[in-house]
Amino acid sequence: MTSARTPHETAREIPEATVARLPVYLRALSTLADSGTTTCSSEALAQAAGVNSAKLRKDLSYLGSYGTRGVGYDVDYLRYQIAREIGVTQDWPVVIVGIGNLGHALANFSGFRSRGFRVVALLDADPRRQAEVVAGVDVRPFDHLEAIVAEHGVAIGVIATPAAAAQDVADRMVEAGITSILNFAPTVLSVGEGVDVRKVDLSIELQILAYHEQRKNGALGEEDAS
Amino acid sequence: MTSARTPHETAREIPEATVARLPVYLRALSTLADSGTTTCSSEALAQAAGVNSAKLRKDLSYLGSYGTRGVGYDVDYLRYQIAREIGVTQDWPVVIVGIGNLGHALANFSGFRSRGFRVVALLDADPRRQAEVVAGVDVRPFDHLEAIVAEHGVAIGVIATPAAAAQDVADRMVEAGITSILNFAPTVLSVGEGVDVRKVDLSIELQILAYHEQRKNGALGEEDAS
DNA sequence: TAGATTGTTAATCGATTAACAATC
DNA sequence: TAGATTGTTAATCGATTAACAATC
Repeated sequence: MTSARTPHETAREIPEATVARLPVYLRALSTLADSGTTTCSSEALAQAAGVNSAKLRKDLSYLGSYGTRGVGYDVDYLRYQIAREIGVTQDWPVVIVGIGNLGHALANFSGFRSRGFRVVALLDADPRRQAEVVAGVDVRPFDHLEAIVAEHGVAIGVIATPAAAAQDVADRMVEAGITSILNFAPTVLSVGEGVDVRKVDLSIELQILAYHEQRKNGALGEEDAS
Repeated sequence: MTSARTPHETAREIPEATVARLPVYLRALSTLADSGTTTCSSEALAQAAGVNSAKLRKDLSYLGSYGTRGVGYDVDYLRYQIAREIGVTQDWPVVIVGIGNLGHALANFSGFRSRGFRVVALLDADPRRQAEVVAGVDVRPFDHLEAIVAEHGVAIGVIATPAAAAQDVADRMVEAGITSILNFAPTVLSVGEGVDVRKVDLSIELQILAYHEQRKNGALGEEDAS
């Protein structure tokens, strides 16, 4: 290291592209651990994660020096270090709003609990849905949002409503104190400073694939046919 | 333009970051059109899309010159040009494999059809699911994959199976002739050259939010407490 | 010591942004 | 013509990658 960290400095900034890959490494390490592997090289881990080893080593270098030259990485140790860096060693209460088909799928998603995320409430504005119990949690009125956020200290909200309702839901979430939103509704959300929004958009992903697919088919769609 | 395109050149390369934003612009234009707007400036469109106007103009410049200086863009005209560039003016038959909670949600997703994507088959390996009809399409055995791909000329496949099955499904898809895969299973897929894979991963998105959330909470998680 | 593999450097590449000339 | 807004330039920033010295 070229410069020692001073006590008052916050931990080194990790580039956004690296942050987005850390969960991938974490999953690859878990898979390796499950298969009984205790040590791995950057080459082996990179392959499991689907990246090249130079990128992996560069990414890990932002966290610290957790490997051993000539040997590799201890799977469990590295796994813990990455988990701690991401923050998934702690418990994250989550609220899901909009319990339609997608909300059901999300509520039942097992990867939630296994990574420190705990669904504390399922909310829906439709009274007909409020009778249901999904994945062992009962669906409650959307109006309970503020009380639930306050009670459980919820910081992360998931929006699985139709597009038309999403902005209102986001506004209410932010007002209630939520500062991170995962949005599945196909609409751009506007939120204030300090609130993070990530978007998952099926339609956009398909369109990106379609674009590349169209290119693959050579001159088929070309307008300059001679 | 500095250099004229020669007849044999394929159309200008569009940067990947731009390709990923074109569907966002397309949606924003559709929203504007629905609200009766016929002309808009780069500033207005950029705001609707959630980007800054310099980036928008730069992105559009890769497609051509579709605006009018001093005036702005014709909403319908620009919408058509972007749709054509992405490839959503044509019809894209799609197969979904894995009809659990998520598969149900995907099959019912309305944004599919509205953008030129047509679900031609729902496949599942579990015979108990093969009795079902979802969104007007009946669930068929996974073994029918090859026949369906051949019959409809399917180029795009969606994987909504558990992680353990995903690689096998991908292999079968590629062998059947599918060259674009949208993967919802939380696993890294390995596919040959020429096959595009995009990944949608709820758990990773949540972990990225958790990382930033942890930072917001100031020194709470710091190890260097004095 | 010899072989292996990390952590880091430096070069390259791609994306973003502000500014403004071109032009409606 | 005067005002508005595009399309493009060029500077800056961030991400990727190969190469290799450090070191187990």
